[in-house]
Amino acid sequence: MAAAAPSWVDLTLQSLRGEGFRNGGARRAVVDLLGRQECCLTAQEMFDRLRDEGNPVGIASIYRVLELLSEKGFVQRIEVGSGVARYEPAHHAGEHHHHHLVCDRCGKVEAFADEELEAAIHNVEGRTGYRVAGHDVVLRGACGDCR
Amino acid sequence: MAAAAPSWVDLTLQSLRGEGFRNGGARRAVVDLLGRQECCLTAQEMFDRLRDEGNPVGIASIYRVLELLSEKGFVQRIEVGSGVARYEPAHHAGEHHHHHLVCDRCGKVEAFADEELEAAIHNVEGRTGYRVAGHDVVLRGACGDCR
DNA sequence: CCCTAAATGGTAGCGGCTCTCATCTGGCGA
DNA sequence: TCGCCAGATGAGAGCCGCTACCATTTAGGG
Repeated sequence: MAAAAPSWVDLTLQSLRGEGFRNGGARRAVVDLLGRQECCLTAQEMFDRLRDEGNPVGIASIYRVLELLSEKGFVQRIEVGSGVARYEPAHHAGEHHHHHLVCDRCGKVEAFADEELEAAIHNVEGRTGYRVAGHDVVLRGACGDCR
Repeated sequence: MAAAAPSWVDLTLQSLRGEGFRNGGARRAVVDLLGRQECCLTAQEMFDRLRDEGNPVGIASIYRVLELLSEKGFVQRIEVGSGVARYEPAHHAGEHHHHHLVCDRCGKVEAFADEELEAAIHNVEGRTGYRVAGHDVVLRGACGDCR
């Protein structure tokens, strides 16, 4: 990856543009917000965050944008057990690829990454008969504060 | 498994009995149904199935039973991305331990198991700072029928 | 057999998400 | 640069999974 590697935000917007999608304010706002995020956000969190930033976006638009991004593989949709979906940028190159630790008690979500785990998953994928598009690993338990 | 090993159904009901819980018809029906299942079910599927079998159980009772079983570790709650929770018996001994393949297109859920993957996850667990109670792995993609 | 607390089930309510539709606008053609 | 219009947006109604509530039933010890 050269020095001029485009950011995830730019890459995403440009790719969509290239597929004939227009570049409205709502989509740009959501993509930009996701690009500034280090871990996953819920749709409601995005709604609140954008409103606080003085750039309100309809909740319907947020879901619409997330659906498109998810379908195109730019974001990863994650469900960690509370019945609420979370979303985060999908970094294909493995660069920021990670999984999640969820506290059963307080609901906190943290990230972790592990090479060995990725390798094991990759090995499994080939044997499934599926064309595997992605994977999630969620570890559940009590976090340091709650145990 | 020795000949006298109690089934998951018996073990579950007996354990709850031992903790002072009574043994009502709804709980017995749900545990029995889960015990006959090879993979995960949604609450609604259980409701319909029990009704069809002539043993109707209130949807509220089903959720209550599942919450108790889940809390006590007898069932595993799984979310595979459609916003609906699924439940299946938890086989602690690793015996029937498995994870899930979900078809993005048709929603089909299948099971798979892999030793190497389990080992990798186990290694990660120790480094998290969490007291890890369980884990889920979900592979998403297109199944043989849909690809 | 009785009594009481646990269990049950119908239903209202809540919240996340989706659908619908009227309005707005990015960006291309003229 | 201007006008057009398909794609994009947002408000709100509606849907559905799930939970809360409460009146009724029942398991099972005494």
